[in-house]
Amino acid sequence: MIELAILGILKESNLHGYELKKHLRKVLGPLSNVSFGSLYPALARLEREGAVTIVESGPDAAPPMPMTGSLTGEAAAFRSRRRPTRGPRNRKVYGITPAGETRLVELMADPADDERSFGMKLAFFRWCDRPTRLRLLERRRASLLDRLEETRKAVAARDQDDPYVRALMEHDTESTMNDIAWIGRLIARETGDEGLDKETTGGHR
Amino acid sequence: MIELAILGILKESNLHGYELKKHLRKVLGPLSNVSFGSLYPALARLEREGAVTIVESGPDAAPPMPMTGSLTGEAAAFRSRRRPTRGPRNRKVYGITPAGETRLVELMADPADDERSFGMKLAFFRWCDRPTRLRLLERRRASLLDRLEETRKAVAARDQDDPYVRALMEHDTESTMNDIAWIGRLIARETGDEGLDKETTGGHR
DNA sequence: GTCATCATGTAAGCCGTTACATGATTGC
DNA sequence: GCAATCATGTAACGGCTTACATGATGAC
Repeated sequence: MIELAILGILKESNLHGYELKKHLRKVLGPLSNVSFGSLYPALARLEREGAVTIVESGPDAAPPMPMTGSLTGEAAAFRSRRRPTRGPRNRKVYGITPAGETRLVELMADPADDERSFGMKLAFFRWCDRPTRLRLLERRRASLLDRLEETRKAVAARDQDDPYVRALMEHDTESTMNDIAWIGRLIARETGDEGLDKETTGGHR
Repeated sequence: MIELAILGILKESNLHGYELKKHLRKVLGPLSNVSFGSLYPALARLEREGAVTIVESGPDAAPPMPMTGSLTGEAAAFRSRRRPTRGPRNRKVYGITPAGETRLVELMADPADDERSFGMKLAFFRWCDRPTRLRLLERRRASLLDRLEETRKAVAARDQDDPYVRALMEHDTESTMNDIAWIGRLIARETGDEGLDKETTGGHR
């Protein structure tokens, strides 16, 4: 899980652990909030496995070839400053390797389907192709439908006289239906047309 | 967490582990799904601590004084059968003790506020008084408002050009607002009048 | 007699957390 | 020089899961 997050973020730009955590908060907002205590060991593990590699260490290491050409303008600008504001002696800037990209694809494909897993995958949807995206979306929809079904059965099954339990279940049903509708919209956008990948909504910002 | 669930269920009726798990599924539906591997150790722990006690073991032990008088009709009916359908040799039926009830109250009051914790507490709201319920509801609302705020900041903070990340955040905002409104309604019901405790909605089954 | 279900437990392991330890750099 | 923040890591522990082990009972 945390590995997916790390690789997904590093695929966009090279970062060191501390920065990574901040990006994680921003991109995955309420889904994540990893602690250093799990982040650093995970990075070490990924490095051992060859999924990431140290790309810059010490004050003036040069950035390597941008492996995917996918650096955002902002990240590129950041990196292009000669010395990132202050001398980073102990910083270890990590970058994703080809093996890491393979791993990322594998992690995206895995069947885990809970709120967190799905949200995280969705956040990195741009890194996979449309068939994969559709597969993930439909699997998620199926899970939600199952859940809906189960909750409905529980509500129907007498002996839920308790108003709080009832409120809980009704709210759960409602939320799940909302989620299903949302997934439906995402699927529609995905199958509809080109619209998403190269969105033409230059309007906001 | 699991202890709260166990005590909350046992407060309603005495059960053995296997039954307990089924009730857990039913009452907490999608929130829980504890496994035996954690349920049995938890029961043993609670017994050691004196929060629960074995109430019936072997084929024909008599049920003790119903400690709260709160046995539901169904459970009472079940228990009143001379021999519950078949000889339960190895069954250990647990009941909550006064110490356990104290512990339950403590667990309800604790500050954990995530989806699961809150849902679980809500499911056992009938076991606490109105002030406590209101405190929990308002704390939850405050957390949700924080979350909303944070997500909004993240959305506003440029560089979320990615349509998937954007979709994720917008959906999160929407869901959170729904949750807040729902909590609002629960609070209103709670402060409004007597309505909830002795609900007069005899309408549905 | 055999299979599904009921029923209880143990062991190993995963994934994460908190708390602790360390030290560099910058702003004041 | 001192505090705040940046930056990296280790150690201990927590809670839960899976897989394993065991055995009774009831249905057919």
